[in-house]
Amino acid sequence: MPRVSDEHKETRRGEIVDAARTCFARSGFDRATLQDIFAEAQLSAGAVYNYFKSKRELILAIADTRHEQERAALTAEERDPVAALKTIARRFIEAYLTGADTKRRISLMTWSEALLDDAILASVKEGVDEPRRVLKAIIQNGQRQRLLRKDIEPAAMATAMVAMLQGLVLQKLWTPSLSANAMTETCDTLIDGLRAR
Amino acid sequence: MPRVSDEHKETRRGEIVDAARTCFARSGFDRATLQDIFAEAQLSAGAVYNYFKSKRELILAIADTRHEQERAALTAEERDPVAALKTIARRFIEAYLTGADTKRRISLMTWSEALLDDAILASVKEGVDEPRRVLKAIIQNGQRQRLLRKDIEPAAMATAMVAMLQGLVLQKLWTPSLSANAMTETCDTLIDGLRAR
Amino acid sequence: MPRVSDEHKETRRGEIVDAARTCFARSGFDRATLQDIFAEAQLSAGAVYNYFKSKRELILAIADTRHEQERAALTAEERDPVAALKTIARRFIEAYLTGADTKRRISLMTWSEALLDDAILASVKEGVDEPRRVLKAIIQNGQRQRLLRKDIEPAAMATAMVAMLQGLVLQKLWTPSLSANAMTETCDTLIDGLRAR
Amino acid sequence: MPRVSDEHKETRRGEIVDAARTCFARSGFDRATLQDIFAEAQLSAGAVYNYFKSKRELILAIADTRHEQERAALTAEERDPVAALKTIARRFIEAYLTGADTKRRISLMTWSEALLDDAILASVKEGVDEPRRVLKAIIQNGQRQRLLRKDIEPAAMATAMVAMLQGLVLQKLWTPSLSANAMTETCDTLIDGLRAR
DNA sequence: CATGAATGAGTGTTCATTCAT
DNA sequence: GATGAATGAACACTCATTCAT
Repeated sequence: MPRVSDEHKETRRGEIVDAARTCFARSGFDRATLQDIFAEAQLSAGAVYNYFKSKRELILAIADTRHEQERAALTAEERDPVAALKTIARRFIEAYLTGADTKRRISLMTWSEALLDDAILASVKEGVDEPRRVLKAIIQNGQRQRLLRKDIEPAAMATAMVAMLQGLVLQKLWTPSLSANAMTETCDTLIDGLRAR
Repeated sequence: MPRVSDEHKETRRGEIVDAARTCFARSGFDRATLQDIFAEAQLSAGAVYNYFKSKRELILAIADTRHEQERAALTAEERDPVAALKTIARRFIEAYLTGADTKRRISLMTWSEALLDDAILASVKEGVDEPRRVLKAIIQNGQRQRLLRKDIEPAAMATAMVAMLQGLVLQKLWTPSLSANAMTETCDTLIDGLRAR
Repeated sequence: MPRVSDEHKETRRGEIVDAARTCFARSGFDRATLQDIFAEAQLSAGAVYNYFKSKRELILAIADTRHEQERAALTAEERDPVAALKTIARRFIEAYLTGADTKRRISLMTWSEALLDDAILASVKEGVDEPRRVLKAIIQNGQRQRLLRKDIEPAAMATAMVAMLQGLVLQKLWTPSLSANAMTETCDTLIDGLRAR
Repeated sequence: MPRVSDEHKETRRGEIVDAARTCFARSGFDRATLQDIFAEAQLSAGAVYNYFKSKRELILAIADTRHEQERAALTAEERDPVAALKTIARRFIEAYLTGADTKRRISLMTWSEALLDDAILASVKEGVDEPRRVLKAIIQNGQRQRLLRKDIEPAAMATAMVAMLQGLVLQKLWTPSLSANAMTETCDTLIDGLRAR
């Protein structure tokens, strides 16, 4: 019975988070009302409050799931540094530049919300710091293997790559017709430019 | 205080926009209240409403000045394509990765707000489309001159560069210690990678 | 206070309308504030807004109940035309020229408000058109039966009678001492004057 | 110079009152703003405030001119009582049931406003009391001359007649197509009904 | 006298949150 | 747990009025 109950609770929680994501993506964290979310989840106010004790907690829950996804997309294991960098870019692009706008809208809104809420800022930073470390390590390794140019500053290049990938999320929002394939190829081209000659 | 010169009115307007920018950068478009802005501008409600007829107009005014700046920063004239690209990157970085956080915060908030307001979206798009066209033209020109690699898709590369530069605004927000110089050099490195061999 | 019966909701709604009527009668539609109404109803702002979604809806609700009453007061079934006309007049006078000023004040305010709000105008017109039709039919019938003078234009006389009855509401407001009985008798006299000789 | 100046002041005052009447008739006393009136009069706020020291004074000025007109329309000298009554009715109908709605709208709005402002109420009462006295005297005189029925209570009949005439203002507002001629004839018919047989 | 920018108390309305049932 | 009516502080915005020029 506890198991079943817990399962049920987990399901409920997930439904609420999904409803909240839908509403937040549509109207923004501030403009979406809890009433909207109650309606979307087909649940009463009290029911939702049994799972999340404030609107902020709901926002945090969404920011956290988002950062988990981003972190996952920006990680890779590969022997060849150039291939590893390309794989990371491809994965991120597949995850974030395809499908419905919802995840891109939530990403941007979360980044913006991070300016006003330290807990969200921490979550966003976490989602960015690990990929940055991974990329930096790959680049350093590549330089040690003499496969990448020596004049690259690994940390700065890692930052530039994360910047470009996150920046692509913005571009896709401004220009929905943007092709994920074209961007993957362009990333490959840029990464190829880092090879030692 | 009648028969005030147009000059004075322009000044007043500017003061109000500045106060609004300060408040919005601090608390966000939604959470900053007009009362905050009245206090920051040391003006009464009615005085502000003589210049802007709603909170939204104030937000639009700020979004518009922001986009003017961004567009200015992303434009360049130069004979050599590689030099031109580097100049654009350097200028943008100088404009957006140095100085107080305010402009970066406003940028990110405006991008987010664009998801909810078509007028702001139009302003943001305008601020991005022209630079994209300029970058594309430079790249095409460079390919015609055989100075840049043939396997580059100009439009996609232009988008990638804008993405990276806007993405750097985010990185600087997450990591205030980020060095503008290091990023300029890294951009130079990436751009060098586009040269025809 | 959940799972409240529909009955309770209807009661609540009625309480709010009553409070609103009191406040509007006292201060007018524009000068009565919703805060006044909240206080009079001993309810919070939100509670009232659960039943009426704007001040205008509250005004409309009151205009509508008023027009129902007026329509009811101006309708009659009777075989003899002269008796029927007298009955209608008597009923209206009993309903509108006796008791507290509230209903008269609300009537006048509603008539005035109808100049500015088409929904209220429609409600007022409805409350007047049916009685006018009824009176006209009675007069036509009386003429056919040769009980009423032939030189009466039925529609115009119906209008004149409605005018006089509504005009009495004004007179009672200017002169609270006005006697309902005296007015009933005077109406009878006027109606008697319509008999065929 | 004083004469000229006074004349000019009187002209200005009249212009302002006209502008105010236009705005009030259009939007009501409460909803018309002084800004509307400044614009309609093509005058600045300060200019208007030199002639009227508050919005209420402007409303009072309009209520007063209205009541003068009404009083004038409801007065008559004639030897024959029946003819006198008919003349009064005809004059009032000519004055109030013809031409643009403005005067009718102002009348109704003033009546309503009188519920909230004792000075306006006094003005309205004055405009009604004198006609009532005049009508009463005519009726009493007619009874003495044995030209009118004995069973008429003069004061009540006078009230009924004023009620009907003011009520016609309402009817014309609800039904703009209402014919002044038809109403004049109907009034004549009703008055004829008062003759002694 | 005239101007019109400035004032600021006051308005209708919203919405996260609570809690009696 | 679930319900949803109720709360009430807070918000954007209005407008009669003032007064320095």
